[in-house]
Amino acid sequence: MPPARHEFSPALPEPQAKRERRKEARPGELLDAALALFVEKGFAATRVEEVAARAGVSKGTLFLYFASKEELFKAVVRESIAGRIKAWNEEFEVFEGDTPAMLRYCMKVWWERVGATKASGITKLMMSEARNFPELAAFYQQEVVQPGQVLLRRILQRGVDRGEFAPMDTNYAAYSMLAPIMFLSLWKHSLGACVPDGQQLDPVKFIATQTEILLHGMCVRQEKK
Amino acid sequence: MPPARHEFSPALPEPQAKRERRKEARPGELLDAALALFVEKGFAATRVEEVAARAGVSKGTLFLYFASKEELFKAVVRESIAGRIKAWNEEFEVFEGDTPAMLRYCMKVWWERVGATKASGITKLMMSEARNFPELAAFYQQEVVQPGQVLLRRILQRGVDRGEFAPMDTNYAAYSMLAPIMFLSLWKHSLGACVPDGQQLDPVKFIATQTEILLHGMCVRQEKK
Amino acid sequence: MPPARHEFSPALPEPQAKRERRKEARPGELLDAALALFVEKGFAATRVEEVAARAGVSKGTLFLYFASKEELFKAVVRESIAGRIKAWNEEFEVFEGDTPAMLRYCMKVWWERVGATKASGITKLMMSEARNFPELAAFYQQEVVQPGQVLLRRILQRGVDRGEFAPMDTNYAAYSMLAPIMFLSLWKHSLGACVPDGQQLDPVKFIATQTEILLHGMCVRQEKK
Amino acid sequence: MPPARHEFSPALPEPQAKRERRKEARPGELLDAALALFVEKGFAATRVEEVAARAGVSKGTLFLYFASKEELFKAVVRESIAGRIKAWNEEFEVFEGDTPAMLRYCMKVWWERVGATKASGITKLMMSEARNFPELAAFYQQEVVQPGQVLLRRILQRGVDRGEFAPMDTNYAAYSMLAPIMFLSLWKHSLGACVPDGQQLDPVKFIATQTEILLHGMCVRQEKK
DNA sequence: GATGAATGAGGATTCATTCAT
DNA sequence: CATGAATGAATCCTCATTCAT
Repeated sequence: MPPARHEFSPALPEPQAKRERRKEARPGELLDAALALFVEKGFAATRVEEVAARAGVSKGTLFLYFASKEELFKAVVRESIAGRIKAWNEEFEVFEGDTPAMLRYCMKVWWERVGATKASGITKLMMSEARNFPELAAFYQQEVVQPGQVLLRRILQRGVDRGEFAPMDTNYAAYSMLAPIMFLSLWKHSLGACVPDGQQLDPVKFIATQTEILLHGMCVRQEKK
Repeated sequence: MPPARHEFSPALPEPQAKRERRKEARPGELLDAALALFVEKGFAATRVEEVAARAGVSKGTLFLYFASKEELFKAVVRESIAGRIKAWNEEFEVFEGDTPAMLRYCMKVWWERVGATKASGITKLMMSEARNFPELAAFYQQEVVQPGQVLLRRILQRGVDRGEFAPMDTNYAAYSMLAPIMFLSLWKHSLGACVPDGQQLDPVKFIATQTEILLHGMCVRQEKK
Repeated sequence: MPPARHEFSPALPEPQAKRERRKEARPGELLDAALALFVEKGFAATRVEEVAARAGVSKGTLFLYFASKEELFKAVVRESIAGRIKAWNEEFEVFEGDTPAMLRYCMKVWWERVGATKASGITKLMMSEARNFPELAAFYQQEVVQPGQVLLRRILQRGVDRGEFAPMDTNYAAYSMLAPIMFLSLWKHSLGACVPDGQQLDPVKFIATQTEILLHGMCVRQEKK
Repeated sequence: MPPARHEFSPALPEPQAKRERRKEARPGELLDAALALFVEKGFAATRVEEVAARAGVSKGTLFLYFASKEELFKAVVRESIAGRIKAWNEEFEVFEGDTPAMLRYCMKVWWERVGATKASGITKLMMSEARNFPELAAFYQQEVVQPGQVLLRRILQRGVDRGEFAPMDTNYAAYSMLAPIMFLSLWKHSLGACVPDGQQLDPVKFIATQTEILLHGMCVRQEKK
């Protein structure tokens, strides 16, 4: 009979002293370790012992908090997602300024809050493991992709409504915003990690360039006449 | 010591008689089966026996052609790549017409020849397994990504040279072409395979939309006269 | 994915409860079991599972202590040898009495401490597997055969020096002492184990007879004039 | 249903031309190859494919002549033994000269006809595999060891009867003759094959030395008049 | 007869999971 | 709670044996 599972806020700043072994932080450390390793090696190729070792506990302890490797995996995905989207949505609810600025801000913020953090690994993880965990894939689709799409569509629609963007199929245009985001997440955790430093892609510049091209393509060009 | 088959019905005539002999065809069938399964489940989660079964042979036969599961994996990647890029390059060497048409053609052809075929799985495979097979990742980077980049940059540069496109950093712009391509490959083999049919993304339309947006963003505007 | 034990009686309390924990004792028990089986059946024909079963543990446990079957084999040989020779050498350093008595004692003691114990199996093992494990053979040659030879030569030389033995090539004479020892070790673990009890060779008597014949052959016979 | 097995004289000098594939020589070549490999690596560690390859035929062909690996093994042992002992016995039936000379001749001839040839490998093979093949061990015991013992005992008894040797337990004395012979066979195919050339034991000299020591030990001393 | 492709039982090894301490 | 020794199902791989050609 597995003990009750943790449930805690994802952005917890860990205020405690670092010296003593703090029990309540365990699940978080395990999730961090698991995320890193699952992203790096995939679910099947990651050994629970490695996860435990990286979290500084023994194998047995891991099973105290997670009933199985699979449950650990699900927790990793759920945990990294919970609540993020909602907070984000609210932020854009009250955005002031023109829509191109809004889109630029949206892309920039995505990079800063997701792309540049370990949360981006979840994207790679889902791409790699979706077929092996269809329920998780559905969950991810519902909790992350759909809301993200809705948010993007809303922004795009706002631009159209305000006469800033030409009319468009916002559904497909939203995918156009999503594509570079996902590409960057994937790249960073796959080939990007295997390429010599000199040839690296600068993500901030890539995001910026990509955003400008897209904006340039979508804007009505009143100013041009 | 000798394996006692059908212990209880020793004179059974074994109706299947599957022992066909097709040495030349085998490696190809195995590679196909392996590609499909590696793409679907990942390297570690795929059992060699499944690969063999899907290719219609026994476990032992697989090892007749590939020294190990890892060698099979490498062969899958190498085999799906060899020569493709070169032929493609040559095709564009002699392209006639304006550069936007060239880019549209390039994207369309990529979808038809790679994206829509099982070859697209290699992309997902590399994204998922690059960290576990760094040598393969380097090989893929060198043999596929680099040449693809070079080709795209050449096309973009042609547009700039001919006054069709505004000046740009062709390196980053090439990534902008790459992103939707990779996104589509990934999507198709991951979340896309887990989503109910109604919500599917139409790849041809996505490619077309994306291409137009990009072109719109890059073109110098003749109407701006 | 998790192994579903007792599918039909899930609440079975499993009365055996063998999960004892004796980390220190395990390697020794495994080495004993491995020695016995390797001697009896040879390295290749012995299954690790048999070794584990004879040591009263499961297959997995064996690999907790020995990285591979081969490492187990090496450990068996090394462990059975370490230190034996040195202690023996020292014993003869301080021997008092005439050399024929010394030789008789040497042979008798070899039988008691090696020949009659499971350590004699190592000799058979090395004879059988030397070609498959050249490094181990070299180790055995250096750590056992050479020192044994040196000890025997020293004893023989003492006899010659004290006028008890006729001058001789001590190197070859040492092999004459070695031959019956090895013969006995081999015999005991091979044909001797397959022969009906009535025809058994009495090892003590054989050693004694052989020693007397050798001594008789080597002694100068002052008393005979 | 296995085809009838071969049966041919062991010392066949192979008179045919070497060029054409001579069918009737096949079993012999396979037995030679099998003997060499079984002696070197042991039964379990030798692969039938290696045996076939060394004999210059395919794996399938081997099974045309021998129903199984085990049958091949038995044939190797039987074949190398058949008839040898009888011919030898007859030779000593008519020996003229004193018994010490007879023993010296016996040992020398053993080395030349067995010890120095590949037949000596059988001894090592039996020592290594006796426990795994008890029927073969019994066969070997009956066909080789017993007759050898009888022959040696007869020679020793002749010496005692003629007043050349002191009275003795001929049974144990016969083992004293056997021990160096078996030692040499074993040594040659095991540790002896793993030792640098400089440290080699000269078999002829070893046999001679050993014989003289034994004779010296057994002879009644005429000088004791 | 000879071949060698195909087979699949068997064995080494790994690793998620359990549980006594 | 935490540990890590123990377990054994699962998996890769080998190789004796079969059999269509």
